[in-house]
Amino acid sequence: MCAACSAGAAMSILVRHLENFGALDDRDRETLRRIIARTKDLPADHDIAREGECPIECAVVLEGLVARYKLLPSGKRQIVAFHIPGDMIDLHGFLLRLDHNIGTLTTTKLGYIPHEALNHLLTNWPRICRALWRVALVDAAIFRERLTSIGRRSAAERLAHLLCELFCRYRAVGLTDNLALDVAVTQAELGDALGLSYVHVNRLLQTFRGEGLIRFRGTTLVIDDWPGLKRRGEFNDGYLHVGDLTGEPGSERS
Amino acid sequence: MCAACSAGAAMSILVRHLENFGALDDRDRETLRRIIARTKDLPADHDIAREGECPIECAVVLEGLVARYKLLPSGKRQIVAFHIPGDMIDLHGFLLRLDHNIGTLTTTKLGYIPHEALNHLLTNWPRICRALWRVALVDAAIFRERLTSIGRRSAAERLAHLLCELFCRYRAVGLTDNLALDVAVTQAELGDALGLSYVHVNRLLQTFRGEGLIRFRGTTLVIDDWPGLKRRGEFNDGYLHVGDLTGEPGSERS
DNA sequence: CGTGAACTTGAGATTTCTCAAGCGGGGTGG
DNA sequence: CCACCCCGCTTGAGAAATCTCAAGTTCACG
Repeated sequence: MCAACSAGAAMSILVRHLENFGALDDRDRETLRRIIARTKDLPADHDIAREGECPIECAVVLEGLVARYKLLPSGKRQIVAFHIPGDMIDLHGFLLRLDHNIGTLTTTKLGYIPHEALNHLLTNWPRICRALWRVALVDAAIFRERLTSIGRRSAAERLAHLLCELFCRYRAVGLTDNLALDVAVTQAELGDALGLSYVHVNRLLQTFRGEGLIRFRGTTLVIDDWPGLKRRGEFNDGYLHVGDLTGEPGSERS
Repeated sequence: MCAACSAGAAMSILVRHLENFGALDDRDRETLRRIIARTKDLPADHDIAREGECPIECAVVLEGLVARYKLLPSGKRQIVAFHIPGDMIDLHGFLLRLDHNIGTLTTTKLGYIPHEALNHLLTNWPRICRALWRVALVDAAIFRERLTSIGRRSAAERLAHLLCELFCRYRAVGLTDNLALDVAVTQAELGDALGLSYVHVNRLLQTFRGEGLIRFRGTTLVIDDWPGLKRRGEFNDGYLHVGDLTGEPGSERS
């Protein structure tokens, strides 16, 4: 695949992501494809931004997997968010200093959006702006859902729930192959995201395999029983708001 | 106290809150004091908005305590956020349906801001707009901090950390009396916020009391050893971005 | 081949939960 | 005005979930 084609395909993932959050027309799409000023390839386990910094650029994950995480004095790590291709990082972070780290989990291709371009988008492209707002709100919803998972669901439910969420998010940007997705996430990373030890994650995954719910083929996760996995994780995709584009506010049911 | 005076005092808490997030001038302050169209008094344990709704107004907590929470099929509850006086609820929620409930924990006075007024603020009052952005970012930071608390800190650390956070947030809006604050939160609610059973919360609070860290005088929490409590909760107030209230709180802002 | 990272397995330790029962004070109906 | 009742707090004890430590295996990669 030639570099230009690859880059083109990579850019369009941002469009695919945003189209889940509001209708865009051809001019919107074209604008978005041009918005990424430059790209950068990063190795795995490489920090993109560190605590205390004040990032001045907005990045988009084009390929790979990125995590926001906090490190505790004890050395423990909490992954507070995964960013998959299409996700934007630090949309408005320039107003405050970062209180956590952002780093790659796998080799990753990042696209950078200059802040002026972003501001231009927000003031002159209402449909895109609206979609960006929705993205921000859904990000918050994902946080709340993870919080209740960790707080009130059992380890097995948590894990199943996270796998369901990842599947839905990958599917929303067209990165699933039927019921398979290539999430190159380690068991330790799953543990760090769920507040579990990696040993326990390992055992739970084996249980799920034994129950015929999922399977790993290398780094790709194969979901063998999607309804079963959803049930196991009490998963309801409503909070992701994928594909429920309500029209103008006010057109809601009561 | 006359109703007008009480209302005036109540309105100004929004100003006090926002001033923590950016300098405001007299015109900004005056605008904010007028922004609340009407107020409403609610009893304890009363839902303000429910899952599936699409709130069309923005509310400000003037007095009392409000929580956002999720209910699981098992009947368990996770409180994902506390809103104390000065906090805004549903700042931009009108773009999406609610994926959780919002309800009072105590008797509460709410102020409502019409959406037109809010939009006017966002487009015509840059300093206020900036402060509102910062508030939204700090809310997100609070979520991340709670997530890592629940995920990776011990029960005692979590609880101490939450108490520290509440103290700092109350202090930021001038609702502390030296090292005492009136948070009328039950032990069960603390448990629901921290992913713990109320029995365990009870035991931890007793431990803290035994260690001379805190004390309850009715519904008011008295912090007897602030440095000790911070240490117990690995608390660092950086994520709250509340000016430089970092020093010893013995010297209250006047 | 050699090496390291990720995964796997076992077993005991620990934290936290659940169930169950008793206590206390403030509000309410008689 | 008093007794009662409910809600929130307290205490005890066994149970369950999850962790930690430790060792072994596999596999991709240099």
